[in-house]
Amino acid sequence: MTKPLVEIPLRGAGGEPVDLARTLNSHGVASLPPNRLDGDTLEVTLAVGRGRARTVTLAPGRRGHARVDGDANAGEVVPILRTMLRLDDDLSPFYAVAATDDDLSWAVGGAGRMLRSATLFEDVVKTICTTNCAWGGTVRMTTALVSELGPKASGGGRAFPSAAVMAETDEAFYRDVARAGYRGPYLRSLAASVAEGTTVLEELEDPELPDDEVAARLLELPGVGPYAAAHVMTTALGRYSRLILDSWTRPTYVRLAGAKRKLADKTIEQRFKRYGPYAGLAFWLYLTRDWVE
DNA sequence: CGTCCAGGTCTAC
DNA sequence: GGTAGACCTGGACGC
Repeated sequence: MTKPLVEIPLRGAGGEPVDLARTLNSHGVASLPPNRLDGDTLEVTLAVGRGRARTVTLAPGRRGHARVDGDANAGEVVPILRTMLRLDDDLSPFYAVAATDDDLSWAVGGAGRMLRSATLFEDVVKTICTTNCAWGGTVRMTTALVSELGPKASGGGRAFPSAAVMAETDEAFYRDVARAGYRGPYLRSLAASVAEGTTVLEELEDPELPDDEVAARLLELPGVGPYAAAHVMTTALGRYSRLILDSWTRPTYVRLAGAKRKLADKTIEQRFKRYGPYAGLAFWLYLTRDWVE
């Protein structure tokens, strides 16, 4: 085996372990372009500025490390990969509670890190593309955005397009190529707002902002409602107070909990109340326990 | 062929 | 503040 470009220690900010396979397979959006997921290996093409892109792979390395391979400078891709793996997050407070819950104690080995995209813009766009459509539609829309608009890497892969490029792309592309339907204008106006600086999504990364404020600002974005706000907060912003309640999570919870009929959202929320700010993470892990192994 | 709905959101009451 | 109806798309159904 050739020498890796670099190896990244799989430890969270609190020294807690990070399960790479669990992180890469943490939620559906993680498998959308420009990510290509194969078990415990992620190939991703990343924008590295000035319209350039690099394709790298992230895979198990020497014990407790992820190895990065690819034709890139470590300095331009490692910070992005660390962000995607949320290595600066500290999940140890969550694990302290999970350890006392028979249904979730398994998670303390390093589950619960939600893979995020290189930018918050990318995660918001992808989340809008999951709304009110089957998964195939989400794949169609995001694949079109990346393969038609994304900056090219030398190997032919493409990264997620910038807000500027998405904003200057005409509506016909969203309608006829991405076939985004009524979401097209949402995506285009979001891109324009981000590109011109009217919307600064990175402000939502401010840990001083309370969850309610972050949720309120997300809800102001075109095409973002309660589901999408909770999804972005949980999978991208590391804010887990809200449960992602949708047409997949509701019946899945009912099935796993062994309930005889559907449950009210409030009933489900009650089950995870003990997790406080980590309720949404506990809920998600409860639902996705069988996703790996 | 029509209806329903999929990891919802928006607008108008 | 809560609740209908409309909304693009495409695949799964029932007739």
